[in-house]
Amino acid sequence: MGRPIRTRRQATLASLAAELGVSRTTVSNAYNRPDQLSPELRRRVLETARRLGYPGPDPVARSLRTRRAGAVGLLLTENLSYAFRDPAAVGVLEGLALACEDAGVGLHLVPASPGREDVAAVHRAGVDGFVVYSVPDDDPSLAAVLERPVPTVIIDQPSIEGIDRVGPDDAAAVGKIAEHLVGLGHRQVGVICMRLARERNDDFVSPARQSGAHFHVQRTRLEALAVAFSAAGVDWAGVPVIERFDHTVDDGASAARQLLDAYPQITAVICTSDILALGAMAEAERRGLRVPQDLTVTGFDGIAEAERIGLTTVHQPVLEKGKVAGRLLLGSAERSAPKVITLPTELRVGRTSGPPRTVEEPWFGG
Amino acid sequence: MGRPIRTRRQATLASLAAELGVSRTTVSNAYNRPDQLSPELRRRVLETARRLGYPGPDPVARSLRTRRAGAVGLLLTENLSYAFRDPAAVGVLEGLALACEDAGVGLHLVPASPGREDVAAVHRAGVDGFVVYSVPDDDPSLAAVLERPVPTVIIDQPSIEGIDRVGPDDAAAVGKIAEHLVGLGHRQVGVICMRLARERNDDFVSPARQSGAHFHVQRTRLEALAVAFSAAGVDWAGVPVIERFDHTVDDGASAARQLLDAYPQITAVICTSDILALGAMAEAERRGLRVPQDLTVTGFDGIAEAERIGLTTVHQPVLEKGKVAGRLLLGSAERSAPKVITLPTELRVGRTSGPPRTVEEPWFGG
DNA sequence: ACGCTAATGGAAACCGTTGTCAGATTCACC
DNA sequence: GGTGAATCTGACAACGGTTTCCATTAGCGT
Repeated sequence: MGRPIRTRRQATLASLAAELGVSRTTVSNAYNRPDQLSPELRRRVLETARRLGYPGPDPVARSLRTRRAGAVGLLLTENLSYAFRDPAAVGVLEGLALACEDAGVGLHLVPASPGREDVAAVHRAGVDGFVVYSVPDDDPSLAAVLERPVPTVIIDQPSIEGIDRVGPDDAAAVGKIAEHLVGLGHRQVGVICMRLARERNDDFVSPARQSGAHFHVQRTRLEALAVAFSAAGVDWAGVPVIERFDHTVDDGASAARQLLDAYPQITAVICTSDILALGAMAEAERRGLRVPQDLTVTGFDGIAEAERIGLTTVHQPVLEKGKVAGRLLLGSAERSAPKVITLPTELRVGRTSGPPRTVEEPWFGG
Repeated sequence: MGRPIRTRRQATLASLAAELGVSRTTVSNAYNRPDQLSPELRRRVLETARRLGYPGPDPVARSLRTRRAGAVGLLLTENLSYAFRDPAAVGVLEGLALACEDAGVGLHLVPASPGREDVAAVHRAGVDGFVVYSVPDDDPSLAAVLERPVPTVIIDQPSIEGIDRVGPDDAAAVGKIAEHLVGLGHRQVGVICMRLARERNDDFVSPARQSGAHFHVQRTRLEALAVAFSAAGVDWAGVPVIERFDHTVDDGASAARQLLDAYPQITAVICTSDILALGAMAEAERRGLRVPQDLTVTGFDGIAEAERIGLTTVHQPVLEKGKVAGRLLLGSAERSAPKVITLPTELRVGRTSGPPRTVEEPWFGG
């Protein structure tokens, strides 16, 4: 792999000790407990180490003995491009990384391969705990994590007995959006959502698929929308919901196109993520629809770019989410009852939502 | 940490073997070499494992024995928020993660703590190799990585003897931007760049700091700009260069403000990243300057948002950068000469660059 | 000179696996 | 029934450290 060939067998703590004529204990102490040996000897040990090219105690061997890996594992959705393309997910990652950094432990991204049901990676990860973020609830890797005898925290996942959990008050957040739209007068709405299951479906969503969604966040949001709009007298069964497997602006745009082609009477497009909403905005522009005069568009998450363009959305503290999860995992080993932490969300009304356009039909016509 | 208290000592491969009345080898084989024992026995082993709550072979012990950790380490700049806030950096991360996933190995983010010179994290990381991305060349963690007896690949770093390296043809890329601007007629330009060293400086940059910059990419870009503009007859010493330690849109805006306040005659603001350029755009708008009629703004990297708004920038294949680095590290163990891979860049002329505004002074006045 | 204490270094057990290799068992077939 | 092949199994030696006692020595007061 492009490194100079190792000339001879790597030096080990034992060989170094032999070279020096001291015991392994002493060499180990030179590295880990400087106060346990004289400075003079320590200096000699370290210098000889340098001379022999000994890189210090082997991390794996050390981990085995101390029973601490110095890392936490992160299990993400099986599709990495989702995780990295969504600023909200990146925010969570950043928060988690910050918490890890504070604690001086590494963050181990577990390769949960999409195709093959390769749970081995979970078993192979030498970590002191796991954070599970937004994986489908029927993901075999998740099951594998739960089998490991290490503490675990889940983010944006359905509750699991005995497992710490952190997540936003999704239902309440969605309620705010729904109220906002209902209050503005919208009755003809359409929804664009992210993938609901591991099987691809880039099309309208059947009620069955909706209620059986394996991605907790998406399901929660849809359910809350259904509740809120039903309460406002809108027949939810008549509301078109369209799904996109991939999570890009372009997919949001194509979804909006499909949605508006089929349901031109819609006055508001509700997107379950800001990324999708950005796509919907692009499609609106392409069609010559003015936002919000002709069409209202709302998002979810409150990413920076959304804020920049004044998207009406629900902001959730993504950085906090990751940070809190990390702290929960790494925090004092108080083995009290499992904690559930709910993070606040906030409706941010921007420039992309307004009253519905005046319909062509008379008001009593609907 | 919120997990049910472990009732008794964890089961080990040995205790499982004892329970079953077989040897440890047999149990090990049940997990790792199914063909080495009868299906019946294997079934019995696995079932007993489940009954005893044995989670499978301990990953750390296995790593020690097999000498493979199944993970590669990633050393990032000491400032995580930079790494995660910059879409270009995230792209690299994603590419690397993809390569790791393909190979079925984990990606271990090393916590290179900013304040304390805590090199220990590098020593503690149980990994089979390292990728180093955009850290200052005097970073102690980098030195620590190079001491580890594992293969290493560096991205966007100055060359190191015997180490694989991948990076864009930065100098050429910058040349294209400079040519573009010179060709348009710009002679009064200003530069906004990212941090040049580990010490904070949110101000104009002295020539000494410029040439002594510890961040390779930034230094390369500045140097190339100097060469290109000098060649066009512009006195580089007279070109204001302003630096921002943090890498956010807001910082880009504040830098642009400071720059334009001090040098109102400037007709083009060259930013060494798209994020900073977005900030410069915002500041231009705030001032009522039309882009590009009143002011030209250029970026670097070619992030998605830049493309969306039509920023003139240089696109580099960030995803590829990470992917290639990963493949280099994980690729066939051909211990040939260290490889250096240069990735292509491409000038993308957008809607933010145009000829300089007509000056108030007559043309012979400058 | 003696005994006590503190400082320093060492012996040995242990962490939980995997891999090699030889021995044991089974089995088909002559 | 004997024989060789095929299939399993088990003993043992690593892998490279850390840690808990122990033993030794040095320092020091009396």
